[in-house]
Amino acid sequence: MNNLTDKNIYWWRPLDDRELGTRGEILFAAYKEIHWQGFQSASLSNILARTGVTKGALYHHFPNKTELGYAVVDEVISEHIRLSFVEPLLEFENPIDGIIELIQSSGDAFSMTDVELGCPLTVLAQEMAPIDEGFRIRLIKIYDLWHQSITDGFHLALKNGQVRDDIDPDTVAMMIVATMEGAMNAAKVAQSLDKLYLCGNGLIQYLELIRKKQDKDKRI
Amino acid sequence: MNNLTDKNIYWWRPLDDRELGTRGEILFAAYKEIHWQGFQSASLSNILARTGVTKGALYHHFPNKTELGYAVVDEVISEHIRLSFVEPLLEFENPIDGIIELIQSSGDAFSMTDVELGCPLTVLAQEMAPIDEGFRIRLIKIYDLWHQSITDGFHLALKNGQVRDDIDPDTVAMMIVATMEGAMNAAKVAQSLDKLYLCGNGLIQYLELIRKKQDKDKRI
DNA sequence: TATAAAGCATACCAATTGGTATGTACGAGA
DNA sequence: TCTCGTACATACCAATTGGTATGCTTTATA
Repeated sequence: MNNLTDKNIYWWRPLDDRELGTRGEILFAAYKEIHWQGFQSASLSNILARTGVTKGALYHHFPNKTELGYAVVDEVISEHIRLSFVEPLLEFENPIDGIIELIQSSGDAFSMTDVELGCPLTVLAQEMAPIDEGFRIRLIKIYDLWHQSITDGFHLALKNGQVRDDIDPDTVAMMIVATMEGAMNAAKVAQSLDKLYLCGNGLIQYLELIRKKQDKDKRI
Repeated sequence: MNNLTDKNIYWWRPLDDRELGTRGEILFAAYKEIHWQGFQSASLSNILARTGVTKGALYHHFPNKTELGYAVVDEVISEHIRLSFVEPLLEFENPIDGIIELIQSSGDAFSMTDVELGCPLTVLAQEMAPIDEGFRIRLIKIYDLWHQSITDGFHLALKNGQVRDDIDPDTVAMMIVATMEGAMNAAKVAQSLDKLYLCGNGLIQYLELIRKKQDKDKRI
């Protein structure tokens, strides 16, 4: 019935399986349960069933459900976004090329399960931001990190003459993050990779539009 | 504690207060509770407390919680999206002008509560799409309606020479919907209208980029 | 090897959940 | 006036929830 028990079927895989330890296993199982059900509806019994760990162990490592949720955000989701979106961008000379590359490669790597569950950040943001400040400040930290990394990239691109002079790095970065989140949302509802590709192409075309002309010609 | 009891403090106001009737009151209260807590965590007791209606009345009008949720999507949220985004767009000669106008006017009308709770469509999409097919098909219908109205607009704009010839209406429409959803998501987490404006400006700049040049000049 | 603490396991608990069974008030139609 | 269906109201219920109290091992340390 629940096909998410397997540890490695989806892309939003945050940790290595090996050597998690009890705490890590709980954290990982909680992450999956939350990604799937949301935080409030995430059942501790389900998490325990996933792992085979007992309630005593859970409450030995975490004082309560909320703190377990916080730990999932801090240690699992945050790290995943950093490794998937922030770090890789630093590798590229031109952030426009980097983002295009990231869009395409993650699009290729996505399974249907990834599409169905969508971005774990958005799941928690939509559910918990209005009702729990602890979640909200943690989530905003991750979004800001992501957003800032793109902003920095475009500041550099501006200096290097890789983008049109009239763009504002902050605004463009906001656009990119928002569009990617929105794209994953649309694909999730439609349960369709095509929606993701469609929006990915739109975003790539947008990026080509703000690329500096001489740079555009140089590349061809 | 719960400051959402008042009926008219926020923009996502779907119905008129007057003459709701018992069923309408339940529906409205359920909509607000769901918008705030999500569907699964929406408490029937809370909904009853909001309205003063008893459980007997609720179960007289709705067979169960799920069907109540479906009714909220079909009758409240769907109608709201239609009246706020789909219908108004038809009024404009140029869809680009229309969308810019819609972005600006809704930005002006948004209260902090609107920002905090975000788009009710996204709330339900993120929570329910993966776990309840009934919700998913209803939500997809609304997204498609919205998306299609923009696509139609750009098909017309293409014919009228209002946009660049190399754009694909479907792709552009996807971009716009995704970006708006993503913008509301970002603003919700940050609890900041500024984030909304920032992303709104980005989207407007994007729209100006795909506007046809002679049309761009003509307007100034 | 003695001891303390960390790492779990079992059993239990109050509170809340969605849902139901039964009863009642009331207006329309025959 | 009798009846029948609509529109509620009250009281109750099993199941699940997060959380706790109390135990037992194992491991590190002195």
